[in-house]
Amino acid sequence: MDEMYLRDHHHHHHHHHHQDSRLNSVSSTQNDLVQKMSGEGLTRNGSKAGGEGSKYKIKKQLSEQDLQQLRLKINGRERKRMHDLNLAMDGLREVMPYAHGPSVRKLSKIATLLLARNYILMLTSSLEEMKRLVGEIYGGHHSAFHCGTLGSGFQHWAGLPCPCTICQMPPPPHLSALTASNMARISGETKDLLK
DNA sequence: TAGGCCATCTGGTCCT
DNA sequence: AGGACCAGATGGCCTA
Repeated sequence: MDEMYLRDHHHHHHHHHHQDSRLNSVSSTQNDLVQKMSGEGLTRNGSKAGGEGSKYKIKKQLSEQDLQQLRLKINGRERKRMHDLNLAMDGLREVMPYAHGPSVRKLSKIATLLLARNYILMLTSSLEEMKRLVGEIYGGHHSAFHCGTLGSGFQHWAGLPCPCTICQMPPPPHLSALTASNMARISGETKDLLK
């Protein structure tokens, strides 16, 4: 069992920030593992098997060592699964709008998920806003279709901003105000996640 | 020291 | 059957 943990020990090096401080605790975790494995873990299976007939037969066929090997394999898989999950969590943190850096503690998992949700909501409403503005600019027949008439010949795609310089002009302040307030609202809902 | 966060083990359930 | 997924339990570390 110790060997098992040592074999998997290198996984821990993948973890960063305050998780790194957990590296110090490897030895105690090792003890913990030993305690669990010999304590309630496997032996409990044995006694439990005594209660149920079918399980008893099945488990009786496996030697104690085979059982232990199986347990180690299952635990290893579960560990890997959780490590992969954490990797994905890190990937999510990377694209999250908050201060990254060696001196900044990682967002907790729950904070990461909640922030991600709010971030998506914000982006969604921003996108809606953008579409609305684009429609407002190009939609009404008051607005000259300058991109064609001025000779640059940019093609307009539905819902997408035109790359020409005129289209890239900043929106009038009263229109950008909405987006700003959206930002404020979402970030207000979110700011306590970042403590 | 209590509470938050985390890693790990484990048994159960579902899926392939 | 075996793997993936899940939730509960447990114990360690850190911070207010």
